[in-house]
Amino acid sequence: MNAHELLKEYISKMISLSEEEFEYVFSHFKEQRFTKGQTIISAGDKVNSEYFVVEGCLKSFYINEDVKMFILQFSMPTWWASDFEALYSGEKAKINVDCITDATVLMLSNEDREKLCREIHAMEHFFRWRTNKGYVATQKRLLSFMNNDTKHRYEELLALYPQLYNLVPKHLIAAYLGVSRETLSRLYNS
Amino acid sequence: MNAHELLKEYISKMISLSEEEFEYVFSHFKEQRFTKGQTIISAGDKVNSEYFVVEGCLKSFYINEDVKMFILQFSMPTWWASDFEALYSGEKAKINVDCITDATVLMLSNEDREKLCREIHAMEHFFRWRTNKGYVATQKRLLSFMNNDTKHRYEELLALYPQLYNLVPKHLIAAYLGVSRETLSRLYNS
DNA sequence: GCGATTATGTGATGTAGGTCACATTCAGGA
DNA sequence: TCCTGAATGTGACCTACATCACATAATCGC
Repeated sequence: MNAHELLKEYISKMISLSEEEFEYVFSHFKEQRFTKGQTIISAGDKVNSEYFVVEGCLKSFYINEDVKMFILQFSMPTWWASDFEALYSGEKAKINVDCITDATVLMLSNEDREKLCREIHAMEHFFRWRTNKGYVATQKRLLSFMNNDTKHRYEELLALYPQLYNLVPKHLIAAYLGVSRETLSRLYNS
Repeated sequence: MNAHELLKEYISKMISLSEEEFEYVFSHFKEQRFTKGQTIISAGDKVNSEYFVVEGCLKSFYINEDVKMFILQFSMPTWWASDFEALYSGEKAKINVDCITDATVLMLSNEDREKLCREIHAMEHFFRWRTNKGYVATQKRLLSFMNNDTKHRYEELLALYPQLYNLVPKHLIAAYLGVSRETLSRLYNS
């Protein structure tokens, strides 16, 4: 499936658009390919765009003062990645985004998203829905953090992204779970 | 300031509406008063509405199998409270909302929100913006959970809501921080 | 294919925070 | 006003996980 078809399928889950509208929407997205390890957003940068993942796997992460990494999200196909705070506020990025594998994305600039939202009411509806989905997912993860131990959260993660186990190094999974790589290692060797 | 004025001021931060439009929007909100301890949403209920806090303080919380409480949010004036997952999906609530103090809220039903979003494009924009704000705030809290120790998160919470210290019992603050009340007690007596 | 980096496993040890137990103080209702 | 239940403090003890140290295995660039 090509990039536009995937995006179309995803948008169609929520709203209906004519063929012409779809073409118009697509014209604002720019397809980009990255290789494993490439950086898409660096902390400190000005953030201009968000990214719809077509193929591959990205990670969004924060690095603290002790140069410790915390992963906010693994972005698989049909997920969106960016530093949404920086993107909406115009501030510099605090979040980094890079490629765990080779990846294909559709890039949408902040201006173009707002333009599409202004021009096509249904697109505003679509983005509200998408944002709500992200909000609810993050809230669930926060709850899981408070409620469940690491083992439970590890199983939850693998249930959510079964492909992940073979796709990403274990220390990244540890950084997502918020534990040290040593603890994670001991966890699944028991 | 009365309820409609507060809501108007809040909406006006993001969008511009005519007086007639404001009146039309207000006509969909229903003012409600609750007393300290009253329940607004119970886990297991069908959720029909979201609530804009005009006065007082609500808490949104989850109760796990061990009957342990985890607080997702304290809602002060101009914050919104509901179980947004249940509200959008039509499923039964997993989140509870009740009143820490006597409270005045403006209730908006799911149908009316969608109606306003359909009829007034700017309102759809407004709700997208509000949802994004919630999303970013939750993501920040998640990061803080992974990154900071309890003391740090406690100070962060008091910086965010200075009124909270005298307003809510300490064991609720512990339930927000995700630690036991004993640990919190030892924390600020040192 | 080889040396260097990166990823992973595993032991030893320290510590933040949980749980249980009990005392004390505070607040609200009959 | 008193009585009851909720809120809070504090000690004793336990456990999950962090950190440091080092060994081994896998992977990448030349």
